[in-house]
Amino acid sequence: MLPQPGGMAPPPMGMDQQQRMTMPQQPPHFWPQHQQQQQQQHYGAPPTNSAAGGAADEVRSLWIGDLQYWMDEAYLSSCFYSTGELVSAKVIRNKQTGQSEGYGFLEFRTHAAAETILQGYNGALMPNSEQSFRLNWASLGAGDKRTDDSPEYTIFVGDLAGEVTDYVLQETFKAVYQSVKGAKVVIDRVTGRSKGYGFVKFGDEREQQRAMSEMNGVLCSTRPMRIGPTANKKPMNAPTQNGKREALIYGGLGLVSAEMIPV
DNA sequence: CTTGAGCGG
Repeated sequence: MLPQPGGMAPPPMGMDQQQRMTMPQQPPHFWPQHQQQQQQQHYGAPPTNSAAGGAADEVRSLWIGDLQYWMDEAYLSSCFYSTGELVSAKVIRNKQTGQSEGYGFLEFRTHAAAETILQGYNGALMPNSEQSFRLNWASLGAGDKRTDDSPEYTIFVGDLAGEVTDYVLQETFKAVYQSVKGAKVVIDRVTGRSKGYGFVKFGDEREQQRAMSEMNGVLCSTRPMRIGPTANKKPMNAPTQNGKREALIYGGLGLVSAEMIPV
């Protein structure tokens, strides 16, 4: 890990930057009734829902990932300023180098506001960048929002064009398969650009299996996709596939590796 | 050519 001398690179743009610098793109029409309620406590202590009414332990923080090194607190604040619901923004930094770890936390006034942000902004384009917001509930803060009781079946999708986003990838599959739960294009932390591959999650295993063969070679944006199984998931016991057999190699207590052995 | 994922104070 070579400490980059000039690690704090400024935003890579600059020539085609619009005049309105800090105003974020309004994400599509997602903002509901919160603006109408005249709660003017934008600064000072956020309503902590003392003992009456709301649950004081409600999670109001979101985790945000895939941040580039120039995306600081001021940038994050500007992204959500228009909502009037952001209490604080924080970028986690390495204690030694001070460099961003690529993620942070956003605290909102209420759980409901955070949830609206999560649904409205997640996947939308981040201002002054080519990537989209990656948001999730902050899991370690307080309560647990994990209700992940439903199984997920994921495929690997490679050979993606650079401009393919989570949304594009997801819609490519959603147009065909109802059970698509989401898609993620892997982003390079340093450049903020796509690494050219990603993952698509299905709720239905049969659709996942179908997609493996049906969508292989299908165009996503400008390039045909290459589809494969995910690397480190549960062993799938598809008996035969393309004239290959899956050999599961066990050692000691569990599965060690799986190889595709040509017949 | 490529197999993610990262949760502070």
